Amino acid sequence: MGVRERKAREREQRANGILEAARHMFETKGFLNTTLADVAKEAEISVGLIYRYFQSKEDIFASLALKGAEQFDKDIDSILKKAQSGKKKPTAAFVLYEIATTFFKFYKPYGEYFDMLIYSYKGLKHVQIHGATLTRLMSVTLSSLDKLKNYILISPHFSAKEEDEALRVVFVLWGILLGSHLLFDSSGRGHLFAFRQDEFVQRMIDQILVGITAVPLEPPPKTSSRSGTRTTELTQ
Amino acid sequence: MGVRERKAREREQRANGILEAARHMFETKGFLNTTLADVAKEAEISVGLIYRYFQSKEDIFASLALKGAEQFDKDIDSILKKAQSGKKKPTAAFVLYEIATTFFKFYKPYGEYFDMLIYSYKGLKHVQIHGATLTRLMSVTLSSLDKLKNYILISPHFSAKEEDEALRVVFVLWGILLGSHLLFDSSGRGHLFAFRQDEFVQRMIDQILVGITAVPLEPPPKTSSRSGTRTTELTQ
DNA sequence: TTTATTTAATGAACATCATTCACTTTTTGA
DNA sequence: TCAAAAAGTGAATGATGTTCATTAAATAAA
Repeated sequence: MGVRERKAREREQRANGILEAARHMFETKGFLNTTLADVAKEAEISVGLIYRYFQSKEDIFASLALKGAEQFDKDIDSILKKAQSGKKKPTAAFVLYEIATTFFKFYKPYGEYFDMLIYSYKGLKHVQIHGATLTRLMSVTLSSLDKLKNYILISPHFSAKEEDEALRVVFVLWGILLGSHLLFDSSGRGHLFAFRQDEFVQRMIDQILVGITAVPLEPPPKTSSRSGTRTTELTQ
Repeated sequence: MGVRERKAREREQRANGILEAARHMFETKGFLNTTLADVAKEAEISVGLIYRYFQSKEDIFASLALKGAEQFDKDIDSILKKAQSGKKKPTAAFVLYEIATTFFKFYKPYGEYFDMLIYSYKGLKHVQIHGATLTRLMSVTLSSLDKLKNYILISPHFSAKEEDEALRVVFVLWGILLGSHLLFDSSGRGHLFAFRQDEFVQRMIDQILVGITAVPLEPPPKTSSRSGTRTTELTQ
């Protein structure tokens, strides 16, 4: 009776072994430079067997991306829960910084995961990627973003009052994380110009929180801010 | 006498023809799905001839990225010059929105250029990419960022007073552009949830300018903001 | 225990390109 | 007119993702 269960477990273990082997190779040599022979050797199986578990090399990458996204989603979840449950609730800056840290910390071992996440719908062939994998990948990502959105709606630290507004804030944050990762990553050794990544991101978050415009020292004059569409005028 | 010049011109034209053919194919089928046979056919030459002009398929892509980055740099330049020369100087929001628009407008015809820009230093093999191409690619990109930095330093709209601060603002903006492009692009048809990209970006810029924290209605209480490192406290 | 059936696993064969190169055609300068 | 150089060709090469005929192992049935 337990046979079916054991088989399923073994099957999953094998799939996971392939994934971890692939991750190791992708991290070491990069996706394009890694051959399936490399992966097979690392996983100590034959090349052909890989195809009983994954539809293609890209399918492996997509599965890795999914695995990464799922872990990230869990991390986000626990950060936000912690942020809302304690007595002494952390400030927005602190929470955001924790999320950013998770994002980057997470990025390292998971190598090209997020690149894949980003790329999964265009740069790659994505013929022959298991359909459910791509669907879940997107769905898990959106789930993380949704959690962030809800936190922003609830937290008194943010000015966003409605869904769209909060979602926009989430995308601002998300965009900054993506963007600064890409910037730092592509610049080679993890530091861009004079900045260290962690310090840079922290300051960036602070800056986003308070805005980048010159803050008037005295209360701003009554401007006839046009109904909702713009918060700033187009000419001075 | 004009022979050498004509030859040089013809050579450049041929190289350009290959680039444009490659762009067309990359945009249509994606980088990985495009074969050099496709490119050769589109350019109406033989496969072998491509290699007299480019070192590899990836070198072609890098050259396209460079071409794109150069055009973008010019655009940034003219936007910023215009912003500083007129009598009625546009607001920061307007300038930033123009830059964002250029970024996205630009992105469309140039297809995967920025993806390549992003990817050029890691995902791809980038063995066999002409060294000068990569160097210039990075250099042109940094040049654009530097111009933006200078504008932010000079413009009275921004609070940034020193180099590092201004550079950070630039990266915030850059990150947002990269990030929101990736978000919108990967979501398929250029609209994410209920948002249209142009409207979304415009609002996003407004938001970054004023900050995403709840703005206190009365002047904030005197907080002992610790010297410079943080603008927000970690616990409330 | 023995046999049949399903599943796991192999690795050589295949197909698809990126890349190379021996060769042909065209252009150039004398 | 002609030799040297440059431009151009496309078949051959090599690397690698993918397939498949075949073998080995595990399970269920007898």
